[in-house]
Amino acid sequence: MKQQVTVYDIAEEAQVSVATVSRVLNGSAPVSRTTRAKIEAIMHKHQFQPNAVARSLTKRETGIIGVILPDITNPFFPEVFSGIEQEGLASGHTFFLCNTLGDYGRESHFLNLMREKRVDGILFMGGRVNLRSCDPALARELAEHARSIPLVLVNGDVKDAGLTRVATDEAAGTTLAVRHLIGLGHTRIGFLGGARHMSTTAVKVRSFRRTMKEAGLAVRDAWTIPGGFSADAGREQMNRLLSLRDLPTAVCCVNDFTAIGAIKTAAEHGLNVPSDMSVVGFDDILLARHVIPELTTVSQQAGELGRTAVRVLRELMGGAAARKLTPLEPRLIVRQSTAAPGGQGD
Amino acid sequence: MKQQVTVYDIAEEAQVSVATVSRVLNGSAPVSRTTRAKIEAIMHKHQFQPNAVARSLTKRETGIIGVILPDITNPFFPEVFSGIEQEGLASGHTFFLCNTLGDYGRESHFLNLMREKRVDGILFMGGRVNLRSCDPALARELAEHARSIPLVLVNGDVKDAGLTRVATDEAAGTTLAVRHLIGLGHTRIGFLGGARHMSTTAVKVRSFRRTMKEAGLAVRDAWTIPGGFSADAGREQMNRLLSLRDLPTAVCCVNDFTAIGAIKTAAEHGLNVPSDMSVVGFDDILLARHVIPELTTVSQQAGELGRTAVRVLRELMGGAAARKLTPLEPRLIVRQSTAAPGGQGD
DNA sequence: CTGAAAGCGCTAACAC
DNA sequence: GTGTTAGCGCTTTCAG
Repeated sequence: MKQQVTVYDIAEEAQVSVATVSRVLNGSAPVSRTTRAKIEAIMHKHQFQPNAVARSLTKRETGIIGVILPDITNPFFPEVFSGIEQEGLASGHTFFLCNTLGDYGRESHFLNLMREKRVDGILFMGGRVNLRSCDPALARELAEHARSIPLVLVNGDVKDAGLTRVATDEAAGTTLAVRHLIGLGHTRIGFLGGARHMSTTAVKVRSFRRTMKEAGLAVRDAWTIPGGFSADAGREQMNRLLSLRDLPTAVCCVNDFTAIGAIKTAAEHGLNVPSDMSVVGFDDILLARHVIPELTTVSQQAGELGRTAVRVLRELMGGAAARKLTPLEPRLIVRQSTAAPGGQGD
Repeated sequence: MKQQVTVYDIAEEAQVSVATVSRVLNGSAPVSRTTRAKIEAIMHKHQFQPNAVARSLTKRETGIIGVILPDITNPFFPEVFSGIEQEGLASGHTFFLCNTLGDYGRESHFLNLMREKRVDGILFMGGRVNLRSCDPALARELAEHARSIPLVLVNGDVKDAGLTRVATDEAAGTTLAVRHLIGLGHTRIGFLGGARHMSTTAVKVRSFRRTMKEAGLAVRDAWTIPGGFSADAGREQMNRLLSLRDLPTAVCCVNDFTAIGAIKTAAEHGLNVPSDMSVVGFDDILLARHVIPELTTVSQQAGELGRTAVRVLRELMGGAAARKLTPLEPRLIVRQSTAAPGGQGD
């Protein structure tokens, strides 16, 4: 690999000092037209690329934003990341992406790595911050890092850690979904998927119950079936549901994956979605409008979530004290997987 | 943000020189048990994190691998990236991820950015390297970068640029799909999706034709319909196909997205997949086994592709001359979207 | 086994 | 406008 040229080489060839070269590089101070031209020509000739590592060392900033998330393979996250990148690029930021697979050890590892690498800020998603009650040691570790590096939690929370957050209002989203079903005439509604120890599930289930009660409808515990977030989990949950004597006419799913799995199993049992059973998802992943039937779901506006997160992080990096919580309003997307009970509609 | 502690602080407190501190940090030279213990204690006490930026500057290596890809929102890439990360983590590497959206300008931009940031190596996917004939200037730019930074092309090629590549054998994969269809008894087979100016499409179409001819079957030009890689594109292609008087009994699709779109449109037209029309995809994205019907497809083994790419890049970074092309064998995954024509099977 | 000192490539006072 | 010089925080000879 050939040797890179430095400001010294440029300075020497242009017969000026490195300071002047640095000035034209950054426009940090006036330089005469002629010397500037000469220096620029030489830079161009050598295809000079200033060493960002050296620059970072002196400026004490790397222009890197660390992004910690559970699993880029889950289609929700690529969309968030896209938003992040789009917004971050505008301010010249660059990204260091890590998948934790929800493993707390990896989370800690990456957090430390990011400190070593001197990232300018961290966007943290998933894992411990989605827990209903996060181990105090893990919470403390996160808060500790947040004291030395601007950090924003995306769609998560850690009680009493005082962290800056941007998050979709999942309770509102769930309410939207339930009301939609009620509006179609459903009175017998279930809730599929999730895990009780995760706050995201807890929030959704709580909102589900509240909305049902507000509408004067009964909540049947047997129809609230947790068990995970994957499509396979959704299949199993629907299987369990269908083993009951008495069935609901509609279900809310914790996310689109489980919804897709649930629909599949329902179909295998000879049920027609939506006429025999309405299903609504959550997230609005890209494929939601391509499956059969097209999925009615709640959009978290993943891209917007990412963009907002970067904006908030930027405030923090700029030294401003951002508001503690920036909420994002979810939206109901009505497609084909929901209809009036008994198929009277659609 | 509080001030970070440096080797000097540690050295001072331990009453040794920074060199010694550095030695215990890296185990680069013997240090007496007692001073080592003392230093380690102090490091621990201050939660000392060596500054990776400074270290990179002296060592002339950052431990960062740049990953350039078209669109992380396309489910194929997250899986490749997962593989990359998994393999790279093992050697202590870290990742700088960029989405080009297939835009050559952005590709150039990121390539330059990566040079400035002094990444140790680059994994390049998509965009110009998938072109049937890449603009010489773009090809030259890539080759130029490859001369100063280890670079491997993943699933792409640039003629005569002499770049190191790792790639799925797409021709073999297509042959697998076509033979599967022929084996089921199909003789009237079409090919949907892709773009003629992209080499990946060209390779697949060519292999499709060859395999058909080898089996003594006719290739009908009207049944080869390009038009893109998205699910929407797949819908439109199937629409066009169904407008013909004479229909095939099966189609190969350029990827899973188009296959899913094609199936959807076929269903809307009252056709049953697979009994009226068999459909095979390509890539085996995660959702392929969750759609209805489950998709028969060709797996590129995306994760393995990523891992292999890192291994090859590592050889290059180690100064070794890796083999020019490391091929990956695709695998046929038979599921529900294919059956004998007329529905005799399945 | 340990210390002094010279970089790595760039920026930013501070002079002139 | 431009040059000199002292860092940024770490590694690495070279002595001892």
